[in-house]
Amino acid sequence: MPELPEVETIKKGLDKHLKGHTIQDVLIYDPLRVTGSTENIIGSTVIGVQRRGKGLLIKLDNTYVIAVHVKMTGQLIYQGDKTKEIMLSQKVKKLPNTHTRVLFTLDGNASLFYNDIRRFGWLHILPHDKIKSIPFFRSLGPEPFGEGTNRLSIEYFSSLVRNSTSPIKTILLDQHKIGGIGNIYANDALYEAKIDPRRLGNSLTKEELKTLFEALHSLLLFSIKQGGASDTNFVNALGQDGTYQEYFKVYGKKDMRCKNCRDTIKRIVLAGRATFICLTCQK
DNA sequence: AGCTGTACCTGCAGGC
DNA sequence: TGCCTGCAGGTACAGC
Repeated sequence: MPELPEVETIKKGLDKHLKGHTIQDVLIYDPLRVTGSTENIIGSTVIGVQRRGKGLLIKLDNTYVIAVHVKMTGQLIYQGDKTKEIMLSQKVKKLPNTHTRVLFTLDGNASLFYNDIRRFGWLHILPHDKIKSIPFFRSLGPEPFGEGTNRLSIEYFSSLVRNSTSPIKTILLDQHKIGGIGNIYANDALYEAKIDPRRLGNSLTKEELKTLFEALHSLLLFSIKQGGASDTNFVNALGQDGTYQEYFKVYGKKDMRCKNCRDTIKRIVLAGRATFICLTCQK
């Protein structure tokens, strides 16, 4: 499921391959959750790709931007002359396929495919200075590895958690409070920090907060190096799988043994989400 | 105000 | 085989 490391992986690939391409045509196969006029971007050139939380911004040279949120099953796949030899993930059928929602035709015989199996994601074409009109970007909290005021500091993180009466896992998943963390990394970071996900924010000690903050950053960084987690539909900007799913600590490991103490991993539901805990290690 | 539960979607796995 | 149910989870919003 695309979270910060997966979206960062898409961002890197798109920034590398899309930059300098001119959009020649846009074909919308499925208008659900697609807004804005394609006329505003035809003929414009990509100048860079940025990420905010789990959101992507494809910046164009005419002040417009293509804002995309892939939610759980979205994919942005680039194909061009230089990448034609690359083997696609087995989960991507020949493009365009039944899940292709938008096709961008680029100069130089290249294409960008926006696919979304479950149609939860969205794509908005809008002027760059109107990004904050999208509720998601307007209310997004600071994030790990963010720039300037968007960066999640240990001071903000500590006061946020210690002033909250919500379970710590719920706080981590709230994009208004912290951007970029989803269910996989919330589960794994809490396991790494040996903290029970149900613990209320205001019960965490200073030491636990520091450990959790560092676990989050090191896990996210490691996953970025692995190209994200491809346990379900995630593929990178060239349609390839990531490998972090091979390193899951507790996520998805119901009834399997804890790597640390050999106890059985339990699955509970917290804030409506599957939550995995080693009750021996996580207190 | 701030929280919890549910809707939005589709594909797939598992049970019978 | 094939139908049915439950589950996957990021975000928005209704309702408390």
